[in-house]
Amino acid sequence: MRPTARQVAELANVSVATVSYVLSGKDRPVAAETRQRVLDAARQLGYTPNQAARSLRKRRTQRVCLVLSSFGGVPTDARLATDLHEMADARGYSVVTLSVYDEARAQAAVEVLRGGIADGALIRLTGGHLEQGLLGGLADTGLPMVVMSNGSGLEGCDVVRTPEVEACAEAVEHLLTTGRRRVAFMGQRYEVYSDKPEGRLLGYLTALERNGGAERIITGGADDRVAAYQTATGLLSSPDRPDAIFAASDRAAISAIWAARDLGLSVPGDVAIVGVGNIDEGLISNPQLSTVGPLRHDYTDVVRLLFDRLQAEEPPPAREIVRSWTFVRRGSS
Amino acid sequence: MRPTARQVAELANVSVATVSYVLSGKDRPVAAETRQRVLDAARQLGYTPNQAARSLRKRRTQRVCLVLSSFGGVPTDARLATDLHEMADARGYSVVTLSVYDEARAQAAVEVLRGGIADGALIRLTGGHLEQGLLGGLADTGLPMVVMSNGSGLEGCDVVRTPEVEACAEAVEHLLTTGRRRVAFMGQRYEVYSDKPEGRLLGYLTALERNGGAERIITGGADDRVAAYQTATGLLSSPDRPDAIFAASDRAAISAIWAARDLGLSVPGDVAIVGVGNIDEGLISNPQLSTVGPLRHDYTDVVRLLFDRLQAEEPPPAREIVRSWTFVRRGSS
DNA sequence: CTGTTAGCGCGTTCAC
DNA sequence: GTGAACGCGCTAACAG
Repeated sequence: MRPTARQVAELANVSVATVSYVLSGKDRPVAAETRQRVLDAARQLGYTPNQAARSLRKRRTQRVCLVLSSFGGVPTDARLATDLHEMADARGYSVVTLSVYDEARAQAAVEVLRGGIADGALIRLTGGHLEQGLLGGLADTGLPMVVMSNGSGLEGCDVVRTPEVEACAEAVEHLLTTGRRRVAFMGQRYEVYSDKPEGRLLGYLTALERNGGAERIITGGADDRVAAYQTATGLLSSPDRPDAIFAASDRAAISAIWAARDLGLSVPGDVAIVGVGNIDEGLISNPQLSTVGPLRHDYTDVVRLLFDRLQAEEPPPAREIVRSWTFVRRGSS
Repeated sequence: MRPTARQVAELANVSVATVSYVLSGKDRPVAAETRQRVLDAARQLGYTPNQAARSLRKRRTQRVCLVLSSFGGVPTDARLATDLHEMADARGYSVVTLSVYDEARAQAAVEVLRGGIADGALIRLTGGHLEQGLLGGLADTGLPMVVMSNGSGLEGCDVVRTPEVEACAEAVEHLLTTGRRRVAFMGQRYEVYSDKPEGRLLGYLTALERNGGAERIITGGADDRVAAYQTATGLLSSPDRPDAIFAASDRAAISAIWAARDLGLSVPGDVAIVGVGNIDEGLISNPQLSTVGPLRHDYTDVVRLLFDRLQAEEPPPAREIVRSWTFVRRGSS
């Protein structure tokens, strides 16, 4: 059985109140000798306060929740997690992560968050319907949330946006204005099979539109590296193969470079390739990967949004941050 | 303010006990009409039971905790997470994840787990000292744990091991017996800078030993793709370059393939390359990657260990599973 | 079939 | 400086 404050108190010959005061580091004065007895007793018993009881009483968990789509490991998620952990540490919060990669997980996450697992949440999901499911289920809770998303209907929480559509359009326009005539889009499932184009696909379509409506070539396959390789191989083996591929992720774009090279095609000579995300790996591909995304992966501003809200006296009004995205032209285009 | 069971009770004109019985799905008989009133009231107020109060009272959280080193995204972690979530769902548990990528996070995880966030934990860390810190801090709690590790001192919890050393030795021996004379080892920081060789490094050393003590060439750089590329470039640019590289991860091995090709070296002609992990990406590299690891990524047996322990009447004795690893020779060696 | 009651472990008044 | 007593929101035992 886990030791309780009562047991510590008995062992130290004090009351539970004194144990609480000593261990929660309040400024209430406690005699040095008493304090030491309590500390010794706690150590001896291996006592750690029960967080459920503590949060029930204090009506705060001192925890924040990070909600991510997957452990598939986009570097953005990793950096975001690091920045969150760091600031949480500094402000005396713990971090727990919820992984939401499908509808069932979105429902589960709603339950857990409604159940009060944390005082606030930082949410970054890829896949519009997952986000809708989650935020819809949380709308009436007033839980402090920061959402990284370009979606709509995000009232009541802080929102962090990127100029994704415009930046992708710029990248595709670059391809078109440097002489590419058949630009293919390789997207993620949720984009390609959505009823209304958004995000990266919308950027692609916008660019085609602006440039006199070049042919639309739209495929999936950007969800993982193997699928991307296979998709790119298919595209590039066709007799009327594209002369450029705009991939919805850098990982997919790098797979496409491999596919092209394995088919004996030169990049960017025969086919130009551009990705999204600006991950470090793009610097070691051959040729180096052209991409669009943030220049620096620093999310302290995002994270600060959450903690400022948590620690404010008055709930601040919903804020919005727009991060900057840049087209980075390298060797692959 | 979040609605409480009391408010639901008042709205439905029943007692809080009835609310509890209706919503927690106990078999206590409740009149259909009463039940409906409670359900309506709960829905109307947007009531979700406070998990802190519930676990305090039930002395169970109905949660399990997944502890991982990072979101860097080894596919193994992703599959493990999927299998855990699935079985948790089926058995009525939630899953929260703790991310332990450094010493501070290990300490934080100890606090959180000691604080009682979950009824059990599934732990898979890379980095011996992190694991020691975590398990040491949890040793006296009796928390049900399943640990995926080849370390020692893991009494009291279920352990899942791999024949890592022997399998890696086999891979390196394969290189030596196919005529390679200078086999380099590219490892992760925690292996290379450890005082006592273990794991993949130990496998490498064992193979050298067995084959008459070929020269040891040991570098770091396997922690991320860019570092691996740079390290491999350095190794392979040297006048007495190795004619084989055994990398501690498939991702690093693939970076090494790129590095070799960018230097105009043929793989496996000039340099053979072997990785660890058997990730899918090895099938689309050129040449395909030789590797050592599990043939199937299925972790239901691991996950079952945890839930069986959680749901058993009597705590079962500590179990041990040894998963099989195989050397898979492909084109790169 | 339903209501009343007594804690779960802790933090916080209020007395002393 | 310290202890006793109350209640956070909920479930489980016991009455009725």
